[in-house]
Amino acid sequence: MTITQTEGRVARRQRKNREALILAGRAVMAEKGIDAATMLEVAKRADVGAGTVYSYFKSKDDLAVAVLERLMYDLALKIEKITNEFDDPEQVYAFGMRSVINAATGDTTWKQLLNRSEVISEAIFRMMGPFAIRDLENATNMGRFQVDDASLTWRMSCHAIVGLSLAITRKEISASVIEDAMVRLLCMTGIGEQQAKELAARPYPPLPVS
Amino acid sequence: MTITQTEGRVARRQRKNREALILAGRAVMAEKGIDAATMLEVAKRADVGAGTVYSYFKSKDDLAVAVLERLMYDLALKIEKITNEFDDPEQVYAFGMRSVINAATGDTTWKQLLNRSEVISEAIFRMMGPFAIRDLENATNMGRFQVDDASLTWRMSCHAIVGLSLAITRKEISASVIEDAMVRLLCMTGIGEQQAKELAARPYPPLPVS
DNA sequence: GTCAATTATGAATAACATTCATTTATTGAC
DNA sequence: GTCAATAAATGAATGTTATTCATAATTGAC
Repeated sequence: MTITQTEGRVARRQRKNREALILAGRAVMAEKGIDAATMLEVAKRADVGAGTVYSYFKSKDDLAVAVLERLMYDLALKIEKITNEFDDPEQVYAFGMRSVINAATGDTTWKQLLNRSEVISEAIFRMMGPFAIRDLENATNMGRFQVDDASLTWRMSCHAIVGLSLAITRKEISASVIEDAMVRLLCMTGIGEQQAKELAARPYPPLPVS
Repeated sequence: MTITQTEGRVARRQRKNREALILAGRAVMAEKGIDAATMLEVAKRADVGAGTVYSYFKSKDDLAVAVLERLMYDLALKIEKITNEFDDPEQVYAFGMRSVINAATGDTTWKQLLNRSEVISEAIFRMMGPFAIRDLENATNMGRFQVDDASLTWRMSCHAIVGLSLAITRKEISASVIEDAMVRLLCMTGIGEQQAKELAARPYPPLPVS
């Protein structure tokens, strides 16, 4: 996976501030959530003027999408590092799913960013092209689905996980159902309940710390 | 299913305005979406002062939840009318799922209310108690799950459908996948892919018009 | 150094959600 | 019917904040 890097002065200058803004946005949003985070504080944190944020991001939502996309991207990198050693596509898929569940239900920064469906949907969309799809293609065989189906299933699963996470955060349901939730989500791929349970029960290596 | 009706002067007066506000909120939000809808316009539409809205709803989000809850409730009533004639719990579940998918992906009012995960989550939560759970309990047998599991699965499915709907609205995926999405969601219950496909393919009666 | 193009700035704007002191309506007791 | 008490409704005022835009600073090419 490579990031397209436009060369030249403009791009280099932009990339620097863009990075700082994404990090600042992540920090502020992690502390207060998307809604309570103000663009002014993000700007301050990144050491730029208020208006500068808007030369990099169309709107606050656009910034939030970039932040969430970055979270996903970082997680995807970590996952990839490990799953490269797997050769079983089912295990890859299951491990990816578990990692997403863990992040969404356990990590404060993630949880703070899960209250806007549109932001989530857009972030997933942006991730689909460069990265996620490829691994999903490999995992496609497990349910004998087409590629479109795999990305659809993955996308629906992510939104389902958001619902799971919100319910747990609000103590509407107990965190003990996470294990079971994973089984259900694996069932979505079309493998049977038995296999889903086995996949969910397998131990997986811990993610590398960034 | 019965709605608790508190008697007396207060409740009676309140119910009138509350109803008007929910309807007004639904109208305005259907036209502009939650974000662009203003509390002032909702108040005007309901023929009350700006402050009055806040004696019925804690916040704009709270109003949005009430509106979405009402949408769900109305749909649930329609579904119940038909499914009373079914005796096969699997069919009940499948029909309910298809109805929710149709609403979320096809109805403008619904689509406008699906951009805030927290609102959706809270609305689902409020619906769970009085109504949905009971039918889900009946449907529980199909996958040999416990009640908690059934409500968990249902909740995750609803959020998944939101993701589906958003992606279709943004033209990120084609509406032709809806059929397939339903199969995947049915798979979540633990029935096999075969049975899920059969259930999804069955013709169902149209919902009664309100 | 000069220049044109690009980027950064932050004060100003406009839009709303929300509050609250005040007014109005409703109630049951007498 | 009158009245005091209570509940509701009101809408102008407040405060916050996303966003804009005229101006200033910075850049690399020459």
